[in-house]
Amino acid sequence: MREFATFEERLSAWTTDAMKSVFGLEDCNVHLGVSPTNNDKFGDYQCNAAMVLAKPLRKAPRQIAQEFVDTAELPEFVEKMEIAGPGFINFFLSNKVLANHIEALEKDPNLGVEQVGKGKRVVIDYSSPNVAKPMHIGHIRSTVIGNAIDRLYRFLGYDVIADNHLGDWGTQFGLMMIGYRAFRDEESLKTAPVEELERIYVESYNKSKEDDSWRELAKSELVKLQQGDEENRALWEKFIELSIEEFNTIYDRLGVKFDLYRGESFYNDRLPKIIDSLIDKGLAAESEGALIVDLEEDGMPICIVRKSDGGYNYATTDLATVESRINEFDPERIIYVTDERQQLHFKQFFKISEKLGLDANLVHVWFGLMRLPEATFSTREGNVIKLAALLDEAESRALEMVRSSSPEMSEEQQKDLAKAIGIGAIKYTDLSQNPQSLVTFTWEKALNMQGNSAPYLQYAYARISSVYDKFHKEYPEVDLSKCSINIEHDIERKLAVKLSRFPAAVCSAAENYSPNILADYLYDLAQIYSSFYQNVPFLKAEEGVRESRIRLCRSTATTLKQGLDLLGIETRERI
RNA sequence: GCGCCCAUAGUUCAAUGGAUAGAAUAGCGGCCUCCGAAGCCGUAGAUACAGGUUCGACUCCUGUUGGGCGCACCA
Repeated sequence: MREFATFEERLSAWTTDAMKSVFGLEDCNVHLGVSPTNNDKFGDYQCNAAMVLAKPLRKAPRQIAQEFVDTAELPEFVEKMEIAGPGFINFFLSNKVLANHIEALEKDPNLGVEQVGKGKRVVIDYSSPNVAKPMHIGHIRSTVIGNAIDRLYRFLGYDVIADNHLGDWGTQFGLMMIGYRAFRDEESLKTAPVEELERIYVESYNKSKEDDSWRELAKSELVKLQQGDEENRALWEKFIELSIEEFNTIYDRLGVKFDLYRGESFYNDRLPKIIDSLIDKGLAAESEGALIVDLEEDGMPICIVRKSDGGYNYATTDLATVESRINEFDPERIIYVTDERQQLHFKQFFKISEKLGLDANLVHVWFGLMRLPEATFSTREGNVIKLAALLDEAESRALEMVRSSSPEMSEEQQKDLAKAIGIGAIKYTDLSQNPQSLVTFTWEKALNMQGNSAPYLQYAYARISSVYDKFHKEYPEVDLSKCSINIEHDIERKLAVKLSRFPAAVCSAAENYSPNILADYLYDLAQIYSSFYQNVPFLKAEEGVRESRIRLCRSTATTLKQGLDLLGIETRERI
C-alpha cells in the first residue's frame, strides 16, 4: 500500500468512507470520490455523490449534501466545504496546505508515484519497423507514443522491458536475396544501405510479377534460408545488421532506447509447438488446406494460424511471442503499440491466447493512421516521406530560428539547441493530441513551433532558469529552502494548484496510455506560469515575497523539466 | 454484407456523465525606458442531423448523413 500521492486520492478516499458512514451504505459500488474542479470559484475539488445518491436514498440531492456537510468531520488538509448548484459539495484547500504541498513536491517530485508499479514488470512492444525498409513518417507515432508510455511506466516504478519487435522474417526475404545478388549497387549500399535494400526489393518484386521463374527462384531461396543454408543465412543477417544500424541513428536522434531487439525470427523455433498445443486443446481445425481457429462464438472471423502451404503467419508468431515473454519475464502486463488497422488481429490473438491458457494481461494501444493530405501513402505509390528527412527538416528550421534569435551563441550551441527544439516540436505534435485520432500529415503541423508547441514549453523553462540564475547572482547568500512559500496573489494560487496536480496528471496519462494528458497539463502549467511571469514581479518584489515567488518558479521549472522528460522532450537552460 | 473508429470555432486540437464547451492558429485592438516579446492582455467565433436515457449529455443508446479502416493464407 502506497502513500496517497495526490489530494484527489486522499480526498476521494475520505469522501467515500464518510459518505458510507453518514448514510449507512455498506456495500455501495457507485463512485463517491472527488474530481478536480474546472473553475476555481467552485473550490479545488468537487464531489457529486449527493446527486448520485439521490435515487437510492430517496432524498433530494441538496438535502443529502446538507446532511453530509453537517455530520462529517473535515480532514485536516481541507479548509472548508460548501454546497453549490444542484448538490455539488465543493472542497477548498487552504493556501497554507498548498504551500506545504509544493514544498514537499520540491523535495520529492515523484511524491510517492514511483510506488505505483513497484515490483511489477511490464513489456512494451513498440516501433517495430520492418528490416530492409527505411522508416517513414508512418513509424513516428508508434515510436514516439510508445516511448512516452515506456518512460511514464518507468517513472511509476514499473520494471519496463522495451522490446522492438522487428519485422525480420517473412516471404519478402526470398525476393530480397535474389534481388540483392542481381541488382545491388555497391556504391548506394555504402551511402544509404537501407534505401538501397528497399530499392532492390521493389525491383525484385516488380520482376516477380512478370517472371514466373523469378518467383520460383525466390521461393526456393526462401526455403533454403528457412532450412538454415549458411550463405543465405549470412546475407539475411547482413540485411538485419544494416537495418538496425540505420534505425539506431534515428532512435538516437529521437532519444529512444530499447532493451531488446527481438524480431519475429527469434520465435521461429517455437511456432510448431504453438500449433501443437492449439491442436491438442481442440482449438484448431483444417479448412481449405489451412489450419484455422474458429472464433465465431466470440463474434470474430476465423483466424489462420498455418497457411495452406504449411507456412506460419503473424498470428502464430504473436502467440509464440506471448508465450515466450510470459515464460521468460513473467510480466504483469504486455502492451502493444500499433496503428488502428491491427485491432481485429489483436482481438483475435488475445482471445486465442486466453483459450490457450496463456495467463497475461494483454493490452493493445492503438493509434490513428497517419495520412497525407492527398491519400494514404505507401511505398508502392512512392509518396512516402522518410523519417530521417522529417527530422532533418525540423532541425534545420529550428536552426534558422535559433540563429536569428540567439546570434551570440556558438555554432555548436546553436546546433545543439536546434536539435532539442526541432525534435521536441515533432514529438510534441504527436504527443499533444489524442493518439486515436486520424492524423493528416502536413509539414506545417508537424513542425509547429508557435503557440501550443514544444518550443513554447522549452521557452518557458529557459526563462525560469534565467530568472533563477539572476536571483542567485544578486542574492548569493540566500538559502531558499529556509524561506517559506506564501501564497497570496490569485495567480500564485493558480500556479500552486496546478503544480499540486502533476502526480495526478502523470498517473492518468499512464493509466490511459494517453501521453496527451500530460502534454495538456504541461501546456496549461506553462501558460499559467507565463501569465504569472508577466503580471507579478519577483526579482523586483520585496524581500520575503521575492523568495517565495522564486521558489514557485523553481518548482515550476522542476515540474516542466520532469514532465517534458517523460514525453522524451529535451530542455535547455538557455534558448 | 458484417465489424471497428471518427465528425467540436475559418483551420488544427482539448474537455474520467457534472456547473459558463477550453486552447492554438488565422482576424481585430493593445503591451518592450520595466525579471527574456519564441511572450502577455483584450475582442470575436463551434458540439454534422433526428430521436432517446439521465437531476444533468460533446460524452451513453438508436437511426440518418459524411469520412477512415478491417474482415482466409501480407505483417
